[in-house]
Amino acid sequence: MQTKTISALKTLQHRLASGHYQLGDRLPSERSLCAELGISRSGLRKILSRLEAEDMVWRHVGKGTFAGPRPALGSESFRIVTSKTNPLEIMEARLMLEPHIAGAAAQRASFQEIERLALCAKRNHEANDLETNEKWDVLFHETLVIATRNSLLIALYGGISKMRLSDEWCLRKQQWITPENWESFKKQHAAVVQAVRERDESGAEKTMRDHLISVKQHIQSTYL
Amino acid sequence: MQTKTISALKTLQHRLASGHYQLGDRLPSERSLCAELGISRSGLRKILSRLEAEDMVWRHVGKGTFAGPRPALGSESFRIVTSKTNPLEIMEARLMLEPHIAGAAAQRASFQEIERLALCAKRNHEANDLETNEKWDVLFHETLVIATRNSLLIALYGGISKMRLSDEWCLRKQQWITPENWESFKKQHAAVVQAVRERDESGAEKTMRDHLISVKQHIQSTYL
DNA sequence: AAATACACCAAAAAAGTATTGGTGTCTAAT
DNA sequence: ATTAGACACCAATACTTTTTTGGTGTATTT
Repeated sequence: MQTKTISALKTLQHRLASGHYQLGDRLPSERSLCAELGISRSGLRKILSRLEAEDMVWRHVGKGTFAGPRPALGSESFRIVTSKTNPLEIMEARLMLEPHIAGAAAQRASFQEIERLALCAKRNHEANDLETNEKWDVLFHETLVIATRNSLLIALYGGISKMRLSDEWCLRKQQWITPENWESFKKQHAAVVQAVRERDESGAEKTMRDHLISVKQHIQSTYL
Repeated sequence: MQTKTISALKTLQHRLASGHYQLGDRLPSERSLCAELGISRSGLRKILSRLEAEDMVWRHVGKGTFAGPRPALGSESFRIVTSKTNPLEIMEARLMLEPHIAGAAAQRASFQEIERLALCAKRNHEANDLETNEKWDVLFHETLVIATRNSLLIALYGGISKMRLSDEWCLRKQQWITPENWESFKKQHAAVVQAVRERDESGAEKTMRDHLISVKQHIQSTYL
């Protein structure tokens, strides 16, 4: 490297370290930066590539160059997440959310929603094929989250529901679903409905957790 | 109603029932529909209002008129949710997710991520104005969720983060933030970092829950 | 050789245009 | 006096165009 490019590198490193460019800030465009620093664009790009490799900056076509490590958040739409996630991740997220959701629903569900829960559970284990079974199961859990009256939770859970209707999920489900656990799921759903009907918050939370743990274990067994 | 408008109503009803306009289809715009049916726009709008009340169609400015009932879940983008939700809903959702997230992060965070956590906490209570304070706080919690290595959780939490950068949230925060609880938050953040550093899963979970409950209580106090 | 200048590309944002349903006002008809 | 129609205007959304951005290759210069 030349002395000029080296000094430009040091200038940028200093700006990043000192907070002149704060974490998440957008740096000037390459074309204006190289003019400001008095070096060529190709030279600047070598510097930026190095800084990017060190996680000091991250870049994206059309967006620009930003201080700090590449964010994995918000930039990704659900469409992209679908390809990255897997059933175990989904179950981890559901285990975090749904027991609490069931608890809140037990307190706030309307009579109509409780009846709808019971209907979904009924249709679910009446189903003959896997597709309609999953459809009613998803609707069961969606009804539950709607009953929480929390619009943010409803929106968040919408993301999970989409995952569960993806091909990957359905393929997996074919592998672990059996007549025996089909029966046990039926009982678990009924237990949740019963707890919600009795306004038993902790009961709803527990039965839901048991149900999800049971599902998770069956999924894990297919990965062995 | 006039005979013309009545016959137009029947025409539309027939088209909806027969499947000429299938469920979810977009109907022609009002301006072209009223021309086609030979009635005035005001007349057509009365018909459409009636059909909408009967859940035969649903309408939205800028989009158009669609056959069938208005879709409820998943169709709503986060921008719409922003206007519907409120700080208490956000805190309810965070209380469901984040303690578990902290626990998972304690197990899986890289050394680099732990250092970033500490940095965010430091910058957070060094901040002079509310905006940069919130920025570092959001980044703190985002780093935590990234450390879980669960791409679905990361995507879901992105929704919460967006809410926290909305105007409504910042206005509210101005009301309940004081030098005293600013200090206590500082200690709580430090406790979370410490627990994660020691790989103390249940400790991270508990300290995070304590922190969020504390925040929630301060928010609730402003609603009284 | 290595750094530079240059031209071009595709991704993304930003800006501008067009269309949509929503609303009110005024007129004419009955 | 009430009602239907014509019209103008609005805000939300979609669609189109332009501009900017990082990415890439190729001569040219040094």
